Amino acid sequence: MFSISSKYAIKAVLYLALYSDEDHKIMAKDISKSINVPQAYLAKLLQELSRRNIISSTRGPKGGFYLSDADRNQSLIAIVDVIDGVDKLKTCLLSIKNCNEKRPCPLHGLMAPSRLVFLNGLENKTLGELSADIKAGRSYLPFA
Amino acid sequence: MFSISSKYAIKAVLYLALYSDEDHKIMAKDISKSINVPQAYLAKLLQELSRRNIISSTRGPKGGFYLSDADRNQSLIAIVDVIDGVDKLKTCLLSIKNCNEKRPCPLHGLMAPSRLVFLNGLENKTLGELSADIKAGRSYLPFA
DNA sequence: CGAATAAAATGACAAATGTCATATTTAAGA
DNA sequence: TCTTAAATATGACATTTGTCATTTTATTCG
Repeated sequence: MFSISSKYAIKAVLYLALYSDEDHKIMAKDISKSINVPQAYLAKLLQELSRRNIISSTRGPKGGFYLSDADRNQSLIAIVDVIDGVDKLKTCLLSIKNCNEKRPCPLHGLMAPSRLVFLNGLENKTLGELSADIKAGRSYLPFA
Repeated sequence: MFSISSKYAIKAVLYLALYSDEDHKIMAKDISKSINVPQAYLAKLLQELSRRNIISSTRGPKGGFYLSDADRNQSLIAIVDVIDGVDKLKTCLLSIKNCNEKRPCPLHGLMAPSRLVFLNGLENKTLGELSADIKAGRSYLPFA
């Protein structure tokens, strides 16, 4: 479904959504410890996300990664797109080209409806909303 | 979602469901040509499926792979299980252990309902039914 | 300005997945 | 029973994905 990289990235960004802001930047090292993901690898992912403007960062002392208010309006699809490429989620299950409603592959009917629901969720729910869910106890992001 | 291997395997088995039976066995080489999948690689997959009794085969002249009537009552989940392991489809999206309805991860609500529908389809629809769909023009398995 | 700190960039290494070639075993038919 | 045709077994190789270490660049603060 998602690659390991995407999973790490999502966890890290949700962590940032929960605990960081402009005035509370967090070092890659600390995030990696908290969410239990290899340090150097996470750093690479966060750098890529920062470069693509999904998250924010500043270098030097007192620096680190954080989410700006604008960042919080992004959705998870943005993260997955940067790391895995969004096509992976949208292409035919059997990788048959021109698979569509008119000419569905044998698995199309099984998957298409549920996938649509899922993709809409990924696209529409913002990072801010997701972290609000966690803060309100509607969902849980355990760090192990 | 599925690995490339699983995709190849599914296509090949559907091909067998369409064109083979006890009296019309098909060589790996011919299947690979028809569904456009590397020969030696496909052979390996088919051997594994045969060894695990998902499909049938006989060696020697006039030999090849085929589906018995019993094989036709299997579902796709059996194939995916042999190739990828079924857990890949069932574990939490973020690989969080103990993610469940009571203590859902942030993505759980987004995915769980649609996944259930999908898994049921994979489990309940038999190979026979799938090939009947294709024969009736309700779905399409193009060979490119 | 200069020292310290942290991200960014680069590249080497490891593991998993996918691909291919060769040798072995089994079955059919003359 | 011998030859031939096919699956089966084994292992080498390639590519992708994930992991780690080192160096470079930018920023803060004394």
